[in-house]
Formats: sequence, structure tokens, C-alpha cells
Amino acid sequence: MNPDWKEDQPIYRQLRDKVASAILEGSLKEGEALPSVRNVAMEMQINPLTASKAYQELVSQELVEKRRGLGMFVIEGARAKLLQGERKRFLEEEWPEIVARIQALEMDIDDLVKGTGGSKNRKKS
Amino acid sequence: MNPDWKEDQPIYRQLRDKVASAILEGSLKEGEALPSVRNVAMEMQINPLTASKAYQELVSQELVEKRRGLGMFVIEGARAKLLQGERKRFLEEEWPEIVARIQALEMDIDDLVKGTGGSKNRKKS
Amino acid sequence: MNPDWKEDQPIYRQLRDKVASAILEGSLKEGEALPSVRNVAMEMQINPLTASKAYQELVSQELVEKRRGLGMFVIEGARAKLLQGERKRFLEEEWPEIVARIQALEMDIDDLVKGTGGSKNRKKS
Amino acid sequence: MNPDWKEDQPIYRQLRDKVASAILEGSLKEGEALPSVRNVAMEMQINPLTASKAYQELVSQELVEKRRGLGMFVIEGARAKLLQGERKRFLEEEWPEIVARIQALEMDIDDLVKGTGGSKNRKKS
DNA sequence: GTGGTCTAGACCACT
DNA sequence: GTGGTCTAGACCACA
Repeated sequence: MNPDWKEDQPIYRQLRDKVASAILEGSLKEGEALPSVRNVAMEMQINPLTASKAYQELVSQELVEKRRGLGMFVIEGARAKLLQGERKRFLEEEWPEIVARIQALEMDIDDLVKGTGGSKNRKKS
Repeated sequence: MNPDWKEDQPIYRQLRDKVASAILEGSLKEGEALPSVRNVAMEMQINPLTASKAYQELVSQELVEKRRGLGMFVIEGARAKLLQGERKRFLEEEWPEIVARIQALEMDIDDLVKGTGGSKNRKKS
Repeated sequence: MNPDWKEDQPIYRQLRDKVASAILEGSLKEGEALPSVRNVAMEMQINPLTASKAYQELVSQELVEKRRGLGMFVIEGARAKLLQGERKRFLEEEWPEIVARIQALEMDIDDLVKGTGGSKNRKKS
Repeated sequence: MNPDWKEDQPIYRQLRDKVASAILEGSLKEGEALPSVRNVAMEMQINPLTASKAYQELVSQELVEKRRGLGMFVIEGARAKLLQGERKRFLEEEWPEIVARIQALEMDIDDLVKGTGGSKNRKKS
């Protein structure tokens, strides 16, 4: 549990995204407690303050709530919220850029998708 | 011309990419002069030093050359070079991440591609 | 009975103030027993220790007394005591701040009072 | 410039409110630069990080914007935004509590207002 | 010059 | 036990 942090992103943001991914995947379920700031800091070999900053962001995104003296908990409905918000962002901001980029590089989307593993996200069929 | 700069990238890099895109698209042709540092800085509402830094990066990428007393010019062969390098990077680094992201969001690549528009951007057809 | 606790005040203090208000309003009469720590903790969805701390504060304010084996009771004269102390604090500390705030927001006190409702809450009239 | 900080509020929040008040009063005008993090930290005798935290909150409230490498600036329209938001909060949250408190203390609002200095916020007339 | 990030360590209030 | 706040000091990227 010492995820070599990337250089181009602050650690607290990477940790935040890690937690968000865990919620999305379901490995962190709604209502469940996040690992304590101190614990996660120990595991990840970072300063508690840095870990705390990651958690704060999750609170302000309303994915996580603080229960005083008890810890941080995944909010009910967090997963749906994440899914919805990220999809929106992807469709409106990221996807158009991706398409533009593919066109600029004069590549063919269909070829890319075929090469990826076929339709409906299955790896093999 | 005040392209709201993104927060997660330094301005000079965004400007550099903007110029590279222009070369790729063909709106900046090989042999052609780049707008002067001063002009671009004015238009983009940025510090001339920032614009200069972007141009320097293009020089060190060997996409642009400085002709003393005349300005900066797109190198012959810049477009092909860009196309080759960027395609590689896209296929090896960006595309896999995009696919992973789409799967995490439980979306269907085929649907995305279909929704993107009937004009299939194939190089040849 | 899950009164969304405010973030800027510890729960035990909010509970203490809640009880004090009840005494002031008369819904908790002098000589009457407070609900047991355990009960109030259940109702309010808080830790019994937190409820206990609130009650302890009321004891040290001499608004409530503990009768061993029986529970906590509102002291005779508690209401008058509260009324006197709180009025003083309100006039000296709170009211000036309120007036300053209204002025800072460029609002008119008279309008506020008028809008508050026709039922003028005078003691005598 | 060593404002004895209150005990019951974190310093960074008090500093944030101080700046917000300055915007409201007009002593910090829209478009103007805030004093740098380092400067304000020196003046206020606090840690730069604490000052930074205060500024961050102002950014997330969209009262202040960061211009990279230049500093923090009051957003155009910040004052109106503050005025509107704070008025709303006051009317919906604070005022009802104040009225309830006055009634609980069996005092008369009109008397309070009269004692304060008359109508329309004038101190003397 | 600007703000941002991170660390190590202390202290506190709340539950 | 939990998270929050603050400090002192270092280093970095950006303009």
C-alpha cells in the first residue's frame, strides 16, 4: 500500500480520486466508514494533514460526511451522484476533446474501438 | 481571444499545445511565421514572458525555429513529426486510459461513437 | 427527533441550550425530571456520553440537580435565573452584534420588525 | 494590525470573514488585489498556511479569484453577491432565531429598536 | 514576486 | 478513538 504517487498531481488529489474510484467500484460502500485519516496516512506513507485535505475535498463534494468524533462516512447515494456527475463531465467536456484529437491525428475511431476489444466493453467474446 | 485557461495546466503549456494544434490542423503552415510574442501575449491577455516560454518549448521540440531579427517560423516537416509523435503517445498512453474511464463509468463505447455524428472521419473511404 | 446538529457548535452544547430553552419556554417545569441520559441519547441519536456532558453543564450552571438514583431535576428558580442571565448577555453581547450586522447588510431594522408579524410580543400592553 | 483572534473560531475563518467584511464595506474594491498571503501572514502574525486557508475559502465562495503568479483578486460582482447571499441567510436563518430568542426572554423588540438609535439605521437624527 | 504542496510535530475538542 | 487547527520551515511551479 505505497502507491507511487504521480508527479503531475498533488498527492491529496490523487488520494481523493482513489477514494472516489473505490466508491464507484463498490469496494467502499455507502454508509461505510473511510479509513481514519491517521491510518490512511500511515499506510500511504504521507502526512496526516495531506490525507485530511483529500478527505476535506470529498466532504465538499458531498460524497462523504463527517460524523464528529466518529470519522468520515460515505454518504447514502454517493455512488449514483459520482456516476451521474462524472458521466456528465465526460460527455460534455472530455469526449468532444477526444474526438477532436482523434480527428486532428487523422485516425479512425472505429478502428480504435475495434482494436480495443469489441463492443459492449467486453474484453473477449 | 481570451481562452479561459484551464487550472490544471500551466498557461505556457496550454499555449504551446494550442500552436501545435494549429500546425496539425494546417491553420499554421510550415514555413509560416508565428505571431510575435508581443502580439500573442496581448491577444491572449498573458505575460509576454509566458508566451515566450511556450515558444521556447516549441523550439526545443524542433517544431519551430527562431530566425534572428525575423521571428519564429514553423519548421519544414513539423506537421509530419507532430502527427507521428502524437499518434504514438495517444495510442500508448491516452487511449487505454480513455477506455478504462468509459468502463468505470459503465458506458458503452459503441454508443458514444455512434452518437458522435454520422460523418465518419476516415482518412480514406 | 433527529435535530440536524449545527456544525459550528459541539453537540453537547446544543443539547444543553435545547434544555435551557425548554425551561425558558416552560415545557420543562421547575421540579420536573429531565428525560434520562439514555433516553435522550436514543431519541437524539447521539452518544450517551455526549448527552451526559450536556446535563453536567446544566448542573454546573445550577439549573439542574442530580438526585441520586432518581435522575436529573430542574431546580426551583431555574427559570428566573435563566431569564435574568440570558437577558443580560443578550443586551450586552448579542444585540449590538445583531444591529451591526443589519447595518452592514444595509437593511432597515424597522422593516424587519414590521415584517416579523403583527403579534407584538410585549410583556404588558 | 494584530487583531486579537477570538478563541471560539479558527483563525482562518476569522480572517476570511475580515476580508469579506472589507469587501462589503468597500475598503477592498472589486478587481483589486488582496494583500499577498505572505504579507497578510506577517501583519497578522500568523502562519502563511493559515492565511492561505482563509483565501482558499474565499476562492471557493467565488468572491475572489486566483491569477496565477500574480495573486488573489476580488471578483467583479463580489460585493453584490456577498450582500445578496448574506441577506438571504440572515432573513431565513438568523432573524427567526433572534425573534424567537427575544420572545423566549420576554422582551419587546420595539423597545430594543428604539433603544438602539431609531429607525433607518441613523445613529443620530 | 505570487500561491501551492508537503512534512513533522504539537495541541485541542468532540464522541 | 476521531478530525481540526496551527506552526515553522522547506521546496516548487508559475508569471
